[in-house]
Amino acid sequence: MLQLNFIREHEQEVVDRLAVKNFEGREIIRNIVELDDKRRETQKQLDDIQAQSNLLAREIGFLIKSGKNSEANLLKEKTGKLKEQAKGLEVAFESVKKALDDLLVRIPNLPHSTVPRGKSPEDNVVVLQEGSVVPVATTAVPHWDLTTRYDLIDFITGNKITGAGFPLYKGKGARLQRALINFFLDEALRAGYQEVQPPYLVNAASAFATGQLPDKDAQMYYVGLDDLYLIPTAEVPVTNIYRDTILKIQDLPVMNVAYSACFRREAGSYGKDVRGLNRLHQFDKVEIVQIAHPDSSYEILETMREYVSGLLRKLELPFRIVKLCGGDMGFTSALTYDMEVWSPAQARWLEVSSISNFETFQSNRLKLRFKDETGKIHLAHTLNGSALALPRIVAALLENFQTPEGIRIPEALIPYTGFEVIK
RNA sequence: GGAGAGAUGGCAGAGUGGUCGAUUGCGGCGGUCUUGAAAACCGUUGACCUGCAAGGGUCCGGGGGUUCGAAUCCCUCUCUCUCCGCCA
Repeated sequence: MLQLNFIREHEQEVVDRLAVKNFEGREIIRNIVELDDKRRETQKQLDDIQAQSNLLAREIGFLIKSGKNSEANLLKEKTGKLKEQAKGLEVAFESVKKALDDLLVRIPNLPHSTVPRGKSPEDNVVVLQEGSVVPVATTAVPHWDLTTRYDLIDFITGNKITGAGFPLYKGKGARLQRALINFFLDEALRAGYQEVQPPYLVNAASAFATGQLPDKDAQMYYVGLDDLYLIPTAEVPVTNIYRDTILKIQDLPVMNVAYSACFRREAGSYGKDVRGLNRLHQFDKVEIVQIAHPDSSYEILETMREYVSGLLRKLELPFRIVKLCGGDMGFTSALTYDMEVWSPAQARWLEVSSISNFETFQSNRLKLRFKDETGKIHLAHTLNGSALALPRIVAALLENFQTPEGIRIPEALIPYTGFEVIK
């Protein structure tokens, strides 16, 4: 959520920057400023009445104590009138505030000044590409055939147990999953992240604070009986650890890493997008989250990008880094890099990580702040990234390292799998 | 799931209708003393809205009510603890 004061003071700039995200905001921003004017005015009136009432109540107290009951009763009549006025103003205040909030939550985050303009993924900017990308016409077997050939993943049985998008990992397939999770967690630990294990269900307040509500509620599984949501990413519970907190400046940056299963409804997805491991309803992911000082958050974003690049290098996968254009960016993000690995059998890039700086957009909802050296309180910046999402990594490993003798396991992973090849 | 108790500032813990945003202790911060530290002593120490400021307003788990006035009384929800039941 954008900060009201910033909107008030930079109305034109806000409108212009929203345009980069293809969000036409002139009218709604004007509306917000006007509603806020109204809100302030109403609150001033309400405060004045409250101040008068407080004063009178105090006087009445003194009068009653000194036995001057008739004088006290006279003042009581006055307060009665004030009360009526206050009631009317309160109703007005609440309705203005609600209207204001309803508009405010619909405004996406402002893109960073370096975010390229654009409407669709074609307008994204490739900032780096590494590794050998085998051209389209090869004999590469798609991962969904390899998983069957080597009995790694049973999509059919997963379908029987739950439904499409809930695969059953078996044998070396299951062990490869576990190896990757441990590898990613260990690497993050080495990089200075603190490991946490969050709940997989969150309440509405948490989902709202990180921006999943009210914008993307159709994406989350909802447990109505208990009014809880299954997490679409560990970002939600991990970031919410710090909801309603004021950190000490010396605690920054906070670095957390968490493994979790992730649950996404993915309503409306179809075709090649959901084939095999491309898009699942349940998948595993290791997520890194940082809470940073505003002055260093973009530096930290680069270190996170470099960190994830390092993981992909250790896995020996061809990958590229894409800077998202305004139109392809998420609602809450100010700047996002997507990390994509090459799928030789599908001849396309698969997104395995999305690394974003949310600046104060989440922390404003989270009320996540820090106290500077002078004791002043500011909103912190939040950042996160996948490090990494498993299914497409598995797909890329299988497709890139397939040989006539089986699937080769990259060097760095062998200590974790305990096997060097899948035959 | 049943019975009882409770929810107050970073923590502990007072406060049961009137100047209480809240006694006190610990912790934190600043200072005196010290070569330095500890101890001791002195001072200071919540957040939010509004205002140039002075100031004003709100907040004692959430919501509602009684009252001129609520941390304090009433209703309700949530959560925590203890005991019982069930259980990985």
